[in-house]
Amino acid sequence: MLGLIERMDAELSKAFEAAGYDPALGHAVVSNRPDLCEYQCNGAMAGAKKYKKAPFVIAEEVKEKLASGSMFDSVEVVRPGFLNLKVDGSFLAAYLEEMASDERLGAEKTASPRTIIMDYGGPNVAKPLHVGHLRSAIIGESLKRLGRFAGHTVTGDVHLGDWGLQMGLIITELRHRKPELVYFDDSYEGEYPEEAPFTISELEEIYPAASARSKEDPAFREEALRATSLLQQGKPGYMAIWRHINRLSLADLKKNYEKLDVSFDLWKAESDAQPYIPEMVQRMKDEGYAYEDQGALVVDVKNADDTREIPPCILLKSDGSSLYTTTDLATIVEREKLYDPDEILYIVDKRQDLHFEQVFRCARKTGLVPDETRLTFLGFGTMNGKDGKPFKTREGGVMRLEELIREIDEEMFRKIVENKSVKDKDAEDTAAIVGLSAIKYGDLSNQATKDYIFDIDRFTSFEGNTGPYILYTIVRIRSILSKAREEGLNPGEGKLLPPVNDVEKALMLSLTSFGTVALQAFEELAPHRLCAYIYDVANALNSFYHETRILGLEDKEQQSSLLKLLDLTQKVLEKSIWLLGFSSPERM
RNA sequence: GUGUCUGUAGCUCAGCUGGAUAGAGCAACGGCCUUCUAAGCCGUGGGUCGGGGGUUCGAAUCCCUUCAGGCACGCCA
Repeated sequence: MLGLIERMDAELSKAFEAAGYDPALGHAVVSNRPDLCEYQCNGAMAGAKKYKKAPFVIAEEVKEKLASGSMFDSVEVVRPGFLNLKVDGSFLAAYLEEMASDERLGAEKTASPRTIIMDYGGPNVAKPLHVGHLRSAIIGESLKRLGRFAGHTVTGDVHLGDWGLQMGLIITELRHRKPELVYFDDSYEGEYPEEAPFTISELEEIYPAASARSKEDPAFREEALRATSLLQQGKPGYMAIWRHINRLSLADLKKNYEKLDVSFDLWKAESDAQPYIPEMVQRMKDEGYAYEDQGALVVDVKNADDTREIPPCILLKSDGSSLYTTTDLATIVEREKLYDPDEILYIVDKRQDLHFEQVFRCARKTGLVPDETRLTFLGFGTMNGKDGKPFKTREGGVMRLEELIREIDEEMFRKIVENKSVKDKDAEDTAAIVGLSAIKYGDLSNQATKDYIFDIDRFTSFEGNTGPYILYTIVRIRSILSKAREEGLNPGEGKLLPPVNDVEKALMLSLTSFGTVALQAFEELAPHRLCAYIYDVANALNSFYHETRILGLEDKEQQSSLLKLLDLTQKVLEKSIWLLGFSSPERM
């Protein structure tokens, strides 16, 4: 169904046209002066220059043509040339009635659905998930849901990092510690053991140790680079270790992502691109794109109109091994072959923007993707601590994701028990649900592209623009609706009546924007728009809730109308938080 | 150095495809619970939108310039 604003636009456009002006001027926006009107149209002022006429006159003429419509309660022309609009109550009630009976709550699907691959620029295997992985997972999950809701075909690929130097480092470290293992015996021809020679926690210790060592010891680093190269060439012993690492890590990663309620359709990794690399490289050489420079094989990607120096894409290092540019390019080849996407959307730390600029240019220049395929980079900002520096543990180390979630859940549990609205046995589950909303809403309510300050105290607060506040609002509605059901009432039924006061009307108006906002949030890759929206709705609901007694109401028609309004509000909020990636508890 | 992003209330952030008096929350202060969850609601105070210039009837928003900070800049990812 068409949104409320779109319907206004249609009326306004007709009026502008009837008055002899460009119909495109007929566009309404939510008023920035709620004391004066609900919606406003600034088209008369925009058209003033074009028609060399006072905006006030244009607005008056348009108003004349508009008068007969039934959707506006009032139309006023003010000072320079604003058209101030108020929506008719009966029209509004009918609109919400239609919205309530629509499964999609009035949200249209996109007119041009796309097949989209989402790349989460995944975590490295062998490293525990830390807070740095939080944003990609949270933003990505929300965009995936928003994209699908908008009608696109979205496939999420975690795209694990498993083919680079980090593997060589682990292998080399292991070789130093346990040279006797069969993996390092080049004459060994038997089967490699089923079981890994290390546990996941040992693995998590090995990588940082190796990484630190490689920084101090150039010879060690050389060895690791060599090992990486051999792995990429398929050396059996190294491949066996690589498989161990992958298996252990994957299980651990899946467990962690599950806790975040984040899922991926594909658990692909850099190594999956390996089969496509030789042919891709050969073709780039044959077609003259790739040439040797300082021993490495590179492709130039600079343009004449660049304002800065864009370094060439390194396809192969001087030792012949590939690096992340190579696998990212080869992954594009694979995706083209398997999925033929209209768009590949990368949700990656914004510090990688130059890398993706290079990859995108190279992919276009060498014809890896058709011209019309979109390559989109959504670079998200850093999650900082209260001091404005990258988020660390109290000891100054990297905060593991598990640790962060546990800390939040404990804080939530403490608050819930304190309030003792929930029985102890449920309190832990509730704490986990509310805790997740605190983390996700705290992240998503900020613009994705900006750095933000992760403040546990603020995010877990029930006051203000937080996840818990939104959930509290939903729980309040749920509580009143379930009491109504106990009294034999049926909140979903009934007929919506025109609003009887300002707070009720404000709530009703806020609900009408759901579809527009949800779709816009995806098109702009901006979940924070949806957060801002539900915060508005929650505020409107709480004001309304405070002003209006419902269960004790004498007028049963009025009562059932209000119950239906509550029911619709709950649906809008529930749908919205689902699109953001979290859910609400029964009680809190 | 080059490029890029950011700078809005004490703090954390919206608003940036130009519109009316720049909005929230937190913090501060003052009200409202024998009635559907007060984890709520209502109100008060708090701003040279980093500075300067320009475009425009109109600029936080667009352009130029300048200051401050973050980040990136060929064989790590």
